[in-house]
Amino acid sequence: MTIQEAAQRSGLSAHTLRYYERIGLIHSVGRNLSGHRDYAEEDLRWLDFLTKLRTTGMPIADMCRYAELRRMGEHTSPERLAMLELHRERVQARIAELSKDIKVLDLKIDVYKGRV
Amino acid sequence: MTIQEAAQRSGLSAHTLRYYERIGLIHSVGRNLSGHRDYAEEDLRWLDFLTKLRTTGMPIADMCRYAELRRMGEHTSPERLAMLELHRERVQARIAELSKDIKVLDLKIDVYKGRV
DNA sequence: ATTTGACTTCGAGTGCACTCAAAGGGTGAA
DNA sequence: TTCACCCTTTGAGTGCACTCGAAGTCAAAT
Repeated sequence: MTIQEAAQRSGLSAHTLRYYERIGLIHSVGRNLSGHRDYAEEDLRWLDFLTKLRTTGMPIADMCRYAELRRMGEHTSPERLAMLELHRERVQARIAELSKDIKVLDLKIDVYKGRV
Repeated sequence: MTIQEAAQRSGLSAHTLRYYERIGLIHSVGRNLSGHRDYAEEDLRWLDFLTKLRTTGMPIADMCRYAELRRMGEHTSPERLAMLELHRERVQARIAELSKDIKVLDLKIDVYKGRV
């Protein structure tokens, strides 16, 4: 699969895919005879997971650490699990914060509506 | 109230308070005889509201627009209301997205746990 | 009187996460 | 074969939201 197809399917730009590879987030994407990137289905699954981490607010640096651990093999599972659990807590906290703050917005909106 | 006290109470840094004033987010903070900023209680309430907008992800540019409308007077209420309602929808959507994504994290965590 | 330290303005610097440009190579259609 | 258009790498540029530095002012303490 070409970089354009991978971009289409992952929702990331070709620029971003190259950038992710450069910083070590994606490792060893295959190359075809012309030296062009040739993405496999597994790369797409990994990209989808990376995207979940990003959209939930994990910093790139942490994602790099996670990717590095993954490359190091099975024995790093506990550390990866710990990272995910910590991240999960942060996402949960973020949801709680947004849920609290949206109430303030609702109140303010009610004030504006009451004024009309 | 000095800038340091306002910083303490608002949770923003003095640097950020000056920055907010410079870009028009806060208007006409009083000055004392020495020309130092002298924050009023009302400034604090406005800062708290601004902070809610920021932590819920409203871009600074939009906040500036809101602040500008507010300065323009009562007749801009409908537009301000519209901005808040749009923002509210975005926050709601963000909560929904995070709630969906956290399930993926939970699944992944379960996989890791099942492996141990 | 001098030192300390907080304040002022304004412009410049920082960190993050991309995003693009330049220079060059490969491939397929007209 | 020439054109268009994709790809490659590397380094530089962008946008956002701060964050800091420099130069100078001012007031209270020693």
